[in-house]
Amino acid sequence: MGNGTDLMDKLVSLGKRRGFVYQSSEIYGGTGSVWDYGPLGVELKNNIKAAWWRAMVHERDDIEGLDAAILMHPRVWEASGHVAGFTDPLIECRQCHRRFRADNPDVQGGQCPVCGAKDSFTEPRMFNLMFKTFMGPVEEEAAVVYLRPETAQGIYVNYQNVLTSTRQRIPFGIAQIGKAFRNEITPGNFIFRTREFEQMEMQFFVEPGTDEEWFEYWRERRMEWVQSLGIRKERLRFHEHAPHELAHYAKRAYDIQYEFPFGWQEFEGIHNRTDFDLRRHQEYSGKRLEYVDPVDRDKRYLPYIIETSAGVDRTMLVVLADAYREEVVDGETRVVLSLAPRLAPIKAAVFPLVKKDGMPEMAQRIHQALRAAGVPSFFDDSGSIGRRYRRQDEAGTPFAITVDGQSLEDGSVTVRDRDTLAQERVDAGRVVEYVRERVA
RNA sequence: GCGGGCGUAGCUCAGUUGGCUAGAGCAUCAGCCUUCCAAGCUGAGGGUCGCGGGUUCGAGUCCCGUCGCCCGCUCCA
Repeated sequence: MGNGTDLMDKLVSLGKRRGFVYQSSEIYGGTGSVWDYGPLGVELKNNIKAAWWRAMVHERDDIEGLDAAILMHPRVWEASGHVAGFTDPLIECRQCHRRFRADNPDVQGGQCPVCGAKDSFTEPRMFNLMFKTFMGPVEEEAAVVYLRPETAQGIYVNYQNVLTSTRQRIPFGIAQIGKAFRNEITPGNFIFRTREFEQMEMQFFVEPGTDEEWFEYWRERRMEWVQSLGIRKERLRFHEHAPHELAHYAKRAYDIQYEFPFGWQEFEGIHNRTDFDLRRHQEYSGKRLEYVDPVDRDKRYLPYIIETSAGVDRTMLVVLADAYREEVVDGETRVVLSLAPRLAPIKAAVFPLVKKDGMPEMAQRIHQALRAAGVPSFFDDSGSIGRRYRRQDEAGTPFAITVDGQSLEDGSVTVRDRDTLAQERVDAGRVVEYVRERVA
């Protein structure tokens, strides 16, 4: 156990203490690797998703939003390749990561028929990653459906719908945020690897031949976005998948990794999925999924897909781990969540310096004005002023507005910056605007 | 899945060879005091000691099971 796990312990502890993350079903002893987001956590998570949606959908003309259902036709997962191995024990080649039925005659000699490696197979096992359930009241095989193990397929099966209802042309993309479920063998590291998780992903449809160019384009855009959240650059890097690391559908893949307390790990992937998925869906559904160029109708092709797929929960862990700091102020340790203001759950706290002389009333008026302006605000008059500042530091609140004696005379208040501790005097009539323009 | 460790209040932990109504600090709540960076005063609430079973006159302390968490291995579509 090093400092790394110490920081993870502190994040788990802070998460529970302040209401960011609770363990699921805690009163029953907890449920394995499932977490609930508390009052501050849901705000932070929503803010992360909103920032992503804004960058990927609202600020672009070439990407449309979608919210597909978790339950899909079971054949979708046959086409995607996820069902293979659900019913039969498989072995996997450690070299090329191909999987085969254990009773496949081609592998009986112990040599991988794909890459030729010898004795590289794992023990036979069930790779049943998907959660299985039943549609309708009768539990029978015919009614089996799965909880989606990835959100991407919901986009692929709707690609033609979106194309026709929006009059988009290739190149264009579809973005979606939603839950996915995987029966991970080894979950852990707090909200890093969980069995129920949320993805923010965008599938960008391009003409074959232009895919490498778009792949590079999105790789750069995504890193820029992560950095726009204020994440320290030295803790971010790309990891390109070596040929043997590539998933079955991928031609090229980059992970964006963060240096977590437990090491460098990916929280977003940019993949060139080629036309693998649409080709498979075309084959399994029997429907033609070719794109027909509206200008040159002889130009028909199955689009290549560049995927940017980020874990919401993992991104949140990146944000929390990166924001957490302890500083010594006057011999005391100050715990601060230095969140980007636009991600902070509470944007401003309002305090009367003392509970008398009309200060609480004036502070309340400011608090109500902030709320009316749509700025999440928190009023607190309990305990010393220093204690109230510290409480907000842990919650990541970027601004603290204090009504003091001078406020009653000239109508100004102090605005204290969470990170610098510096205070600025602002006219009470302008303080809502002051905060709002700094948290946008 | 395998091996090891752990599980006492919201948090961090104490609990002697099994023995009185299970404690501390911080946090929370009420009140007081406080005119700018927490832990000043008074008082209060909060734990069937993860859960279930067993041994015992008596179990937080011992045994079994189970759930959960952590570390390592494995795995990671």
